[in-house]
Amino acid sequence: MPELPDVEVFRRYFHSTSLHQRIAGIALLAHDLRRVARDNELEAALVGKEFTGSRRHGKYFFADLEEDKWLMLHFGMTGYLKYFRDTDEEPQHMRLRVDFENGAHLGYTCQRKLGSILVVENMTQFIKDEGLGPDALDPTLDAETFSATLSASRSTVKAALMEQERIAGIGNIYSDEILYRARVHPGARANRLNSHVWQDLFNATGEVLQTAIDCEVDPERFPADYLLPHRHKDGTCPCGGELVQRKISGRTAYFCPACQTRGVT
DNA sequence: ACATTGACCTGAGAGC
DNA sequence: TGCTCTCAGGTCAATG
Repeated sequence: MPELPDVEVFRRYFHSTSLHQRIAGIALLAHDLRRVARDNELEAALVGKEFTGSRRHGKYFFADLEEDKWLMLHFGMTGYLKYFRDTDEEPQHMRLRVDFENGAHLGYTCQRKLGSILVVENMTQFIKDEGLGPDALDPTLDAETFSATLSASRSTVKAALMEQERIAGIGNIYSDEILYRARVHPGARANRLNSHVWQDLFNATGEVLQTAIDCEVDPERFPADYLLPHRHKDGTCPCGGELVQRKISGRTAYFCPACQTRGVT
């Protein structure tokens, strides 16, 4: 689930629940995540401190600690956050629990263990080391940069949109929605699209991601003419046609062959 | 150098 | 019903 809009919703949830509460202890409940800090490193960074803010770059979430340190969480395919007080509210598959002095807890959950928990000393450097491109919603990202970065790919436009090294934050679901809104075929070659198409893809990217955040990624709240609420087996395009489900660049793509004709040769 | 594939891990849901 | 199989929204190493 967690692409840029999902992580942004998690961040806001974190921001409204978990700031400025002294951390009494932590429990690291799984040590076989994709990447995970050592227990003592987490303890040293967190215990006795409090969270003072929150940030996001692409699909990466950063909880500000005091003293220029960050708790970095990546959610893989199945992660989310849950703030709770009573044990019976404890989420399933919790991998990290932060215990606050006030008796509340913050749980990091990740069923499939494809997420990461790290302590980061220098956020800017970390993002650079990870090789991440600019955040897809970075207000300083312009259409020219977007287009130049993505059109350099010889892959499909869908794969290019999902490359975190080019633009950070877009995954399988939202690449489908962006392509749908811009009426571009997901299998089109990125380096064959003209500047008109790139301009539309750029606009669609901002629009789709912002709309998803505004809807708090609840499919029921998405505009009726979005693909997402119909993005399932035997789904019907808002145009009335049948959606096609096909593997494109190794990922399951949903698209409407009637609407998405741009880039098809 | 770059693009694509398969592996990683677990559980839900499809299909028999 | 119950068992097996396939697949899932992310990344990364290995392969072509």
